[in-house]
Amino acid sequence: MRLTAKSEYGLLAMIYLASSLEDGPVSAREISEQQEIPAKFLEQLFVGLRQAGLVSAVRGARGGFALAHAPEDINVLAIVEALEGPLVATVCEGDRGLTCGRSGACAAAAVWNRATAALRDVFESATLAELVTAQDVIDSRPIG
Amino acid sequence: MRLTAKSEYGLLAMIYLASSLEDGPVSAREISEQQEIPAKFLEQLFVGLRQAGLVSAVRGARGGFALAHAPEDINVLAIVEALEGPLVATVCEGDRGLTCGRSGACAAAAVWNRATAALRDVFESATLAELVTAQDVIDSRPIG
DNA sequence: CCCAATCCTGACTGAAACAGTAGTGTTTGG
DNA sequence: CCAAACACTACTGTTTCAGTCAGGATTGGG
Repeated sequence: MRLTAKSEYGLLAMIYLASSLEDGPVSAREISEQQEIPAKFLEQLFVGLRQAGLVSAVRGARGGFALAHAPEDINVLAIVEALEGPLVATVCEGDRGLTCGRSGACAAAAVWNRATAALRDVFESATLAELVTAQDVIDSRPIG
Repeated sequence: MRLTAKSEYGLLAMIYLASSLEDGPVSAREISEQQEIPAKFLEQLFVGLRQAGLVSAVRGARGGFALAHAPEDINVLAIVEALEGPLVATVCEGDRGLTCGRSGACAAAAVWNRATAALRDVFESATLAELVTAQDVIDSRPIG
């Protein structure tokens, strides 16, 4: 339930990769410049994305990153969780288990759980394919 | 989009107040003990809740706090925003305006906005009245 | 072969936010 | 008058955030 710059940058990078499918591996530097993401920070993000199996890396000169799956098979939830860890309610259920002893026997917890479920649903139903299409529409629209 | 202990404690306190409607003002100390919330921390939360017009305070001996409106007229969104500030997407739209220059012309932003809207919807549709009812059901159910 | 481009790894850091704590003042019922 | 309660300000230790820094490993091209 905590979204940081990692998710923002990570999603931008993944959308960029998805719209560069044909171009072979894309370097982190290119993405960094085009999307205005700090280069070394972006490199760190790709560690998480690669470990999660969302991108494949090609090392060496002319190397770079590419999507490991089709854009329609990668959703935002996977990206967010790869970068931020499991998407759980930070409230009432932190890293060290339950904060309160009430477990499920707490009406407040039900609200936090509903909130988390709603977030998961939004993120899970948004695929890279959809976002690339949406971005294309935006970009092709006349300014103003 | 950032939920902290303030929201957790605050909601517990508000639920407690809602189930103590008949008892006149309830002291912060009582809530602190019953809900296991650090006393001085809880006091700070009531500052925000009072300024938001969600509770009314009675000073002096035998004083305390009470809901300023009927439980069905107070929703979780109001409580959360009273304690954490406006519920906006922390991603792509921070305190210092837009992080990127893309404004609305960004497919990624659409996802974050959808997420925020989903959260708002969950919180807005959950009232204290509902939560008290839910808590009563939980408490009256036999253990195990 | 060498070098530059590229990914990979780990440590480090300044600033901010989080989760309280401490101390003091003000009001008021008994 | 005094103890109980809210009100306000300031402080603090810890963690997270958002990067930065330094170097190592791998590879294509000249």
